[in-house]
Amino acid sequence: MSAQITIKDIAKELEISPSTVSRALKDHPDISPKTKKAVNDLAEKLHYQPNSIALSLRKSKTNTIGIIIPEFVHFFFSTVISGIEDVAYEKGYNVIISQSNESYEREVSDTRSMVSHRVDGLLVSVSKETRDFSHFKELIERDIPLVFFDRMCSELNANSVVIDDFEAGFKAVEHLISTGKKNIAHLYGDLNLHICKNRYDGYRAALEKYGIPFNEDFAAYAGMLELDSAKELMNRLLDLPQRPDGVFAHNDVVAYGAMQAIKERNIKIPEEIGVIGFSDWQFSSLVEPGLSSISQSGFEMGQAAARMFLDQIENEDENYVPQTKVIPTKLVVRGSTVKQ
Amino acid sequence: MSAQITIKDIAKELEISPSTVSRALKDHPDISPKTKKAVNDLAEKLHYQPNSIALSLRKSKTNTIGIIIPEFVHFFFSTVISGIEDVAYEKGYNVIISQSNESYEREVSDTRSMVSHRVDGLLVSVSKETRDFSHFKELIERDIPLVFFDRMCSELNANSVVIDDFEAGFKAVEHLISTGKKNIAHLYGDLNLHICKNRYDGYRAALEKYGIPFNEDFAAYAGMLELDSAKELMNRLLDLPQRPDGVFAHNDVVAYGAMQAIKERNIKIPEEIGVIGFSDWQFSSLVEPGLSSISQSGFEMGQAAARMFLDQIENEDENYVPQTKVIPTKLVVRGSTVKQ
DNA sequence: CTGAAAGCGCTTACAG
DNA sequence: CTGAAAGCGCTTACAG
Repeated sequence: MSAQITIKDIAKELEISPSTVSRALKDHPDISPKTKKAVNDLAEKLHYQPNSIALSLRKSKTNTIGIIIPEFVHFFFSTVISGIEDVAYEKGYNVIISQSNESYEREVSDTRSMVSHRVDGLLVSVSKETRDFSHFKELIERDIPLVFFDRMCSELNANSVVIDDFEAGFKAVEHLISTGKKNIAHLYGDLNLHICKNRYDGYRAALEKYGIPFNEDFAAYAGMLELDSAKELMNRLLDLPQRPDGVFAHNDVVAYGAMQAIKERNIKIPEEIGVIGFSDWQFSSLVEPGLSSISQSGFEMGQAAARMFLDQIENEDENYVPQTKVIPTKLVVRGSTVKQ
Repeated sequence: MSAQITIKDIAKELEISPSTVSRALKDHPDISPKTKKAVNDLAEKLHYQPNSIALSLRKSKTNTIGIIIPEFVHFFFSTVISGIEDVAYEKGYNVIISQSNESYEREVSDTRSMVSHRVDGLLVSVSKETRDFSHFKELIERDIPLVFFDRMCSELNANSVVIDDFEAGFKAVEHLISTGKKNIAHLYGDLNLHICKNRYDGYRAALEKYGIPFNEDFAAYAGMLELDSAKELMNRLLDLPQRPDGVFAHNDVVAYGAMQAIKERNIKIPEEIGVIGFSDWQFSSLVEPGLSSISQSGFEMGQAAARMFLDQIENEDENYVPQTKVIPTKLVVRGSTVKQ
């Protein structure tokens, strides 16, 4: 990078001291109007831009929020980042982002790198590989503000912004039951992730509440976003002697994979089999029939996470007590569960 | 943020000088093995993390890439960022990202903020409001590496990574023509954006090449991602005395909106009207019929942009000549143009 | 009203 | 093999 104008350059040209330039630039009352004008005019002329790096070092404050997400290319995480950026920008914070690619090792190295960069705090959604949380524990021990969002860590007493996945899973299954379904399958995700485990538990609880016995054959592990493997999985369920009449999938892509398998056999949705997904992605309203889903606002979650970070920063209390915020979800009913 | 361990702390505890600690930490040959071991052991024990901010100031190099995009929540931009991050991470760069929200003013202020943060370079996709490019011109004048991606600025002689939107538009329309369509409508985007203008010009050129007269009624301005307004627009085209038998939309959401309008009138796709979109988003293969599209790899574009930046950084030449890289696109044929 | 000095955390040319 | 000094760009308590 070529030489940027510094306070020293301005001082030299005006034959005054850097201290005076610094003060003039920030409109310090001590400085004479004449000097102020001269400094500001020259600064403008030379396109002076203060060096935030120097400022950060001086103040031990970078005005930067570090974000670690599993992957950029999830629509949900894009909306979360957008929400974070929304409040960060307003408060004069920058965001520095990296993706763990769902790898534990990268998550650890990303965390170290953020600490090295002296971010003022970290907002993270945990990778699905992560089982050891000591890299986060260390942050807490060093009083580095940390907020988990969506994928939190229940072992640590830390800030988190989440949805109630249990309740949401429960709601989804209850909805299927309310449409008369009794043989309800659940295509679940990685149970190492609390969000998936809780959705699973919500499924079980809903069955129980309505006196529907749990059928082991109906609970099947589905990957993340693999349409084809979801389809294949659904095909196996359809081959069971007693096939399901309802499907709750842990995300919308998996749900849509299931729908495709069902449609290919000319089984009617929702009459013969009702399908509900999770997250309510962009395309869920576009497919046919429209996919019922549990909608969660990533934007709100991002805003809340950023605000929680700011709260902690501003709250200089020795004994800050970690918060947990639950963002409400909404059942969105479309043609895949109720004939439109 | 609580006190982080510094080199000074280690020096004090070991009763040696900070210089020696610094050297020991980087395995400088001058330092005795014994000192090295003592330093490294203590550093580990205290969880010493070098302060990158201090380093950046010292070296006038932040190892940070600034990214400015119009909006996070476009799938395409997520993939670009993912591509950038991919090569940046490998080379030890961090990315700092902000979104202009399609606002010229925010783009300008984002640019200033990035310069203040002394990013080593900027990767930007221009907001659709932007007509004045002097904030970017300034970067070039100051030799701050700058790479445009996707939405570039043709007035400036700057690095850019793009697709050939003209050729891609041409290909899309040629494909419709090859399926026997003759009355081809184009739902175009903001012509202030070169990408949209070029797609439009590609449309016109394809018509011309095949001797199809241009019908003004068939070229209509569609917004960005508004499904409903695209639908409404298509309805107007369907009400024309001579309705189109082919539609080329500047993005997939608009194309899908058109498809919905067509389907609601029970007009057959692709037999009566063929539809093709642009970008090939996640959902395009999921809708019914599958939406034909022009696929462009955002990931590749991101990688290329990051590499171009690195090239410029490494190339210390006084007279660096800006590069332009064109990422190939692919016509993806699905059921919306050819009966499957 | 202005300036010299110290310091944020680091590195490195220079000296011993 | 080790240390003191200077400097990256800034701010601010202290002195005048």
